[in-house]
Amino acid sequence: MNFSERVYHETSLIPGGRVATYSYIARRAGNPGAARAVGNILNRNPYPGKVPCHRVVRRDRRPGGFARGTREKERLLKKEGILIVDGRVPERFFL
DNA sequence: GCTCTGACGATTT
DNA sequence: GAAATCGCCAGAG
Repeated sequence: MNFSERVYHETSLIPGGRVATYSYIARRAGNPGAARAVGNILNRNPYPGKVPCHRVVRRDRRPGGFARGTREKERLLKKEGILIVDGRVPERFFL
């Protein structure tokens, strides 16, 4: 299993209504410090529908980017009950 | 193997 | 506190 496959796997484990950070996924995938690479990998998400890549946010709790726009990402999160206060995801929603 | 890119992160202006 | 700067890492070409 290469790094990117582990990233998709770990991301798929995030429960609904919860979020994780890029660095957290990088660490779980066995490569702490590869947060930036994780973002690039999720961007090309080959498993639409299977991998909830919108549940991965930045360490500073800001939403971060999204292939189809930050607005859409926020919409998806809100639909799961994850509110965004002042452009940030509250601490209680983190894994 | 080198260079460039970018859904990141921490530090410094 | 926003913007610039630097270090980081996997993919693509």
